Amino acid sequence: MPERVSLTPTSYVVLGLVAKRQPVTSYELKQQVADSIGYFWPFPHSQLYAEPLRLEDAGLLASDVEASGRKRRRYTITPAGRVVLGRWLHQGATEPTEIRDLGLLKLFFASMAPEEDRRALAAEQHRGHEERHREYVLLRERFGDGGDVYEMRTLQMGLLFEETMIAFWRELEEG
Amino acid sequence: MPERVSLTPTSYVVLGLVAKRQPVTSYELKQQVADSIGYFWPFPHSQLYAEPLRLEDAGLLASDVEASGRKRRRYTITPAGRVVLGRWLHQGATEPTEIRDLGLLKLFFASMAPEEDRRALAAEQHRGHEERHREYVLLRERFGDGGDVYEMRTLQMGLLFEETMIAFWRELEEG
DNA sequence: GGGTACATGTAATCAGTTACATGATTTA
DNA sequence: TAAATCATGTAACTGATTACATGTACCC
Repeated sequence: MPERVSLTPTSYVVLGLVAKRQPVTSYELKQQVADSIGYFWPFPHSQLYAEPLRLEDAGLLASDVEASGRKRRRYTITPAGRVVLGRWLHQGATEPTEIRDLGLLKLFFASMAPEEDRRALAAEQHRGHEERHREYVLLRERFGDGGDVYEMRTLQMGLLFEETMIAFWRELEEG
Repeated sequence: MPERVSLTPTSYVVLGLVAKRQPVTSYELKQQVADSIGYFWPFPHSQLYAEPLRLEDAGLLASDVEASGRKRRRYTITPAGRVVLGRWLHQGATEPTEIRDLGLLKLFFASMAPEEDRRALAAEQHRGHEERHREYVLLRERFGDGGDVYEMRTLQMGLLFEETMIAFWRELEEG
């Protein structure tokens, strides 16, 4: 009998990834996350061991342990899990975006810092976002064709975001 | 003697806001947050009661209790607090941006949803970001002149971000 | 004078983080 | 064969969230 638990966004990340790549181990999930949603929604790999257990408790995932050498646990989604995932995808997402960015936070308080700190901040952020942009370009090349269309869309959003940030910080750096 | 504690971004938000608006109460902090960094970096108001206490323990804030009616606690920053804040502003911020957005997360998994859910998602996100954009425009009008230049810069970043998102979701909606 | 919204806080819980630990493979 | 590095987890802690609770001011 599925327990009633409240699922966090992380829960849905796990649920969704299992649905797409099942059967998977926690370690494989970690890799999947590392070059996809981990860029937007990072969390430590320990979550990828704890969270599937919770989901299994809730009856949304099932697992079996490998017989051979390493007894890794491979997860699959249950029918109940599919229902919950489908319902989540169907529901609206009204919570506004959170942009957690230490650079922006420091900019917010930048009037309390000396001019040189501001310059350094802008320069560093500018560089950092160019670097991230480059990573996204590489991902696009790696997964560009054959990859899931909607995953690629989120990657495109990443690229657009980085371009916006690059322009923003460059202006601050020069202005 | 200041204890050595590890400070979270939330700690610095509090430290910085106290530095700028001191002496302040937790409730006033809540209001400040509500129409500034709270848009990027939200957290529940209970943090604005807990965190200043921690910072005071660490010797970075000081407080005195009002004598009159409500005995509210008003916080000020200590010299040690200024040092820590200044050091933080001086240091680099290399951690990449986190974009926590449920809409994007659902888009990532959208290939598992029916077409109509995708349409609905795009339409809703489009609307949501336009709404948020409008809020930012109002903020700019309200605080535009006389406001802190760098706070306004972060607001400008918010506007740019929303414009990017609006274009992105509109394309998905139509395409 | 009773309702409603604003103001102010505390307590319990838990997700998420940090740190540790160790087995298996590859490489030099 | 030693040393890295990859793979795979667990345990402890705590910041953050959720929920509760009460006081004060205003207004109809």
